[in-house]
Amino acid sequence: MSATDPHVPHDHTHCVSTALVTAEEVCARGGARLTPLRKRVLELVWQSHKPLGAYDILETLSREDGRRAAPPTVYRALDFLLEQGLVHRIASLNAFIGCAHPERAHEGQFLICRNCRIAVELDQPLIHRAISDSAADLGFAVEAETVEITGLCARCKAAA
Amino acid sequence: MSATDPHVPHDHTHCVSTALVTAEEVCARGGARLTPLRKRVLELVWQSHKPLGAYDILETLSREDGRRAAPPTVYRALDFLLEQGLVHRIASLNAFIGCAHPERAHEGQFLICRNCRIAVELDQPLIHRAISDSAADLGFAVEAETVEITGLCARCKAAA
DNA sequence: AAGTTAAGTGTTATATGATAACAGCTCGTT
DNA sequence: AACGAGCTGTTATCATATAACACTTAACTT
Repeated sequence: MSATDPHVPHDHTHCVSTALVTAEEVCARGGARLTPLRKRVLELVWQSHKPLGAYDILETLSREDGRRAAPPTVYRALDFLLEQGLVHRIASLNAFIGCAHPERAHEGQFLICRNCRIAVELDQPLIHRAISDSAADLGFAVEAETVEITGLCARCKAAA
Repeated sequence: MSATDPHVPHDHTHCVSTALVTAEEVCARGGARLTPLRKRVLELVWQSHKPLGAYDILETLSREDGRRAAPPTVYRALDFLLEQGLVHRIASLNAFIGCAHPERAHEGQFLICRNCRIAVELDQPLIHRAISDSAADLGFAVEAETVEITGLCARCKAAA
């Protein structure tokens, strides 16, 4: 299998459908309920490879429902998806992005392009290891890792 | 010289006075103006080794001035201090902390205890290297790194 | 020393992101 | 049918951050 580079034009509907199928599996395995609302929010988060704000989701949801959705609706769905490992939160952007590999629990490492806004999820053992080792040296028990790298992706760099 | 462990009780006035002297030097060298307000905000950020919210600073500032300061006052001072590398922003906490080594430009790496709230700044070449290498592999030009590790510090772990 | 300008600060209003509290619905179980 | 747990709706509010404009002060020019 090959990791798709989100910067390269691709059949994105495939990303979305794969994500939804995987989500169903993850939830089924864990006895969690992927309700229509939660599924719809996950779908919206996956609408692109750019981290999406909660209020962006809220707006889309409101528009398509006619009635006006309120923030807790979205935040609760996002909390659920975070718990299931189906999305990640990007602290430096106050935004959310679909997780590419929800099968196994992990911390996200992200390369975020400040121009095209696309965020690529890494899973680099070397980064993780370097962090674990440093923490261990100080007797620090790691519970969560936030690794968010901002800059210019190869495509945007080339275009500039 | 030895790095002080912020978790161990220490003469914190020394941390503060050192930070202020260094700040004066850094600003003088760069032709930047460390005004009384900016200096006071820096001092408040350094009042402990725990990241401090902008509105906490605002509150203290208001209390001691009698008149109540407004958010932009604090945010502008913080922006200045960030530019000068005198403080770091902790994205995962929406909070600010004094920089231990403002002499040379660098990205902060932090170990943040969820119990005592103390944040220790690391400067681990291995972490930085692992990130740089991963980014380089993908042709990604790094501009900013956010590395924030949350967990339990050695003291809090021992106490638990 | 007076005039000029850029940088810094004050002030009001508002944008943006997130949560508390409680009411009501849905669906499987009894 | 009655119950209870989990999910969603709704209102209100808190928390974080910035826009826009007015005023002041410091530094620079002549």
